Amino acid sequence: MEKNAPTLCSGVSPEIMEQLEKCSVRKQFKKGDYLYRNGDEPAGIYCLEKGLVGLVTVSNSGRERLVRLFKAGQYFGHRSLFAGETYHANSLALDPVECRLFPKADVLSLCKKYPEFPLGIAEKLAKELGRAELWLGFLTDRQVSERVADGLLYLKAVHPAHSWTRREIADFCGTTTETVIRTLAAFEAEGLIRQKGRKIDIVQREALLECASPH
Amino acid sequence: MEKNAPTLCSGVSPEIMEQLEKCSVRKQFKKGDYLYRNGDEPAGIYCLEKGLVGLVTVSNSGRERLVRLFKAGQYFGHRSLFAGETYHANSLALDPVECRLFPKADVLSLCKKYPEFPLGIAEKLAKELGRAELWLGFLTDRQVSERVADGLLYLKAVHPAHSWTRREIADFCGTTTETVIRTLAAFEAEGLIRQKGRKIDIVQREALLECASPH
DNA sequence: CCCTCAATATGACCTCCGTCATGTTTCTTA
DNA sequence: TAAGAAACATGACGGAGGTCATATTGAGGG
Repeated sequence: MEKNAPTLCSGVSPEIMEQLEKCSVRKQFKKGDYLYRNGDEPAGIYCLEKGLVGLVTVSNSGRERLVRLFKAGQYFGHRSLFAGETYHANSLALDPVECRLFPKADVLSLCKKYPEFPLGIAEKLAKELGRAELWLGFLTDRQVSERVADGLLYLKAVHPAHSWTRREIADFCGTTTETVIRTLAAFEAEGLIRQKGRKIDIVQREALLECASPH
Repeated sequence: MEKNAPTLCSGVSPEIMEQLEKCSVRKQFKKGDYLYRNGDEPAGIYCLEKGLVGLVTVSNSGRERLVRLFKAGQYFGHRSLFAGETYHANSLALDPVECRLFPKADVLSLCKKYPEFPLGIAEKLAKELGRAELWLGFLTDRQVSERVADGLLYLKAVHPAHSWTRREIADFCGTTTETVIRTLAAFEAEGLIRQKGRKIDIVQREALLECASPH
C-alpha cells in the first residue's frame, strides 16, 4: 500500500481520484489554526495528508466539545456539503496540518458522473452517525471515570503520536479539565497508566478497558 | 402535496419510487413491538406510512436512550444498510405502525442505476449526523432542566399527537423518569406548561425556549 | 538561558441529580 | 367494572463531579 495515497473512500476508484487530484488545492495550517468555522459555507472536501484535525462544537455557554477526529488519509468537510448546510462546528488543527481541498463544484459534478462516489460518502456518513449515536448513549449512562478510560483508549488509538492534553480529553469525554486530571491521577495510583510530565502512557490496557465497560 | 405519498428523499424521482413500490412489502406492528433489533442484519429500507418509530440504544447497564425518531413519511433502516454494519440500535414502535419494507437487494441495485438515489441518502445521513453531534454537546453542557425544556419542545414538534411519557422524555434527554417528573412539576409551577393526567400542554412556548437556551 | 504563558495540579465547597423506597393515579382488558 | 399493570408522583439520602481559587510545572520563543 502506498504511503499517504489519498483515498476518499472505499467506493472511489483511482480513476475518480485522478480527476479530483487535478482540481485540488494544497493548504497548510499551524497547530491551533481553524480550517473553517461554524456557520461558514462549505468550500469542498478536505483530504488530510499530514497532521490531526478536530471537529469542535461550541455551546452558547462557551464550552467546547470534540465531536469527531480526522487523521492523515481521511477526508472531512463532507457532512455540510452533502447536507446542504453551513458547517455546524469548527475545524481545528490539533497538530500542524497539510491537506488538499477538492472544490465543491468539482466534487458535485463528479457525483453525477460516478454513482459509486456518493455511495462511498453515504457509507462514511453512516458509520460516523452510528458512532455518534452510540457515544451519545455512553455519555449520559456512564461515570466520568469510565468515559475517560474509554476516551483515552480511543484517542490514543486514533493518533498515538499526538500529545493529548487534559483539556482535549475533557472536551472529548464531556467533562472538565480538572476532573480529567483527578481521574488520571487515580488511574496512575492504580497502576493503569503512567504520567511523566505531560505524557500519558497506558500501562495496563486490559484493566483500563475493563474500567471503561464494567459489567 | 399528496397525503402520505411515500418519498424516500429529496433526490429521489417518482420514477425510482415507482420501481421500489413494486418490490415493497407491507408490514404492521403493535405499539411496543420491535421492528428490528440491535445486531440484526439490515433487511432493507423501511418507509413509515403511519405511526411513530423510535431508535433506541441500550447500554450494558441496561439503560435505554432514544437517539432518533421517525414519523409518517420518513424512512429508516438506511444507516446500517449503507454503513455495511448490523443495526446498532433497536427500532421500537412508539405508536401502532404501518410501513413498507424495500428489500436490501432492490435498494442496492437501484443505487447503481440512479446516482441521485445514494446522493439523497447521503443528504439525509449528513443532516442526521449534524443533529446528533450538536445534541451530543448539549447533553454534557446543560443542566437537566434545560435539556428537558429543549427535548420537550422537540418531541412535541416531531409528533404533537403522540402522548409522550415521562420515561420517553427521560430516555431522549439522557436522564431518569423521576427527574423528568420533578422538572415538569417545576415547569408547571412556573406556568410554563400544564399537566392534566398524563397529558402535557405547553403554555408558554417562548419562555420554555428561553429556559432551554439561556444566555 | 530566561521569561512568559499555557498546561497541570490540588484543595474546599456545594449542588445537582441519580437511587431507592413507597404510595397513588391512570389505562387496559378480561 | 373489577383487577392488574404501567405510568406517575414524592420524599430522603448521598455522592459524583462541577466551580472557583490558587499554586506549580513545563514548553517554546526571543
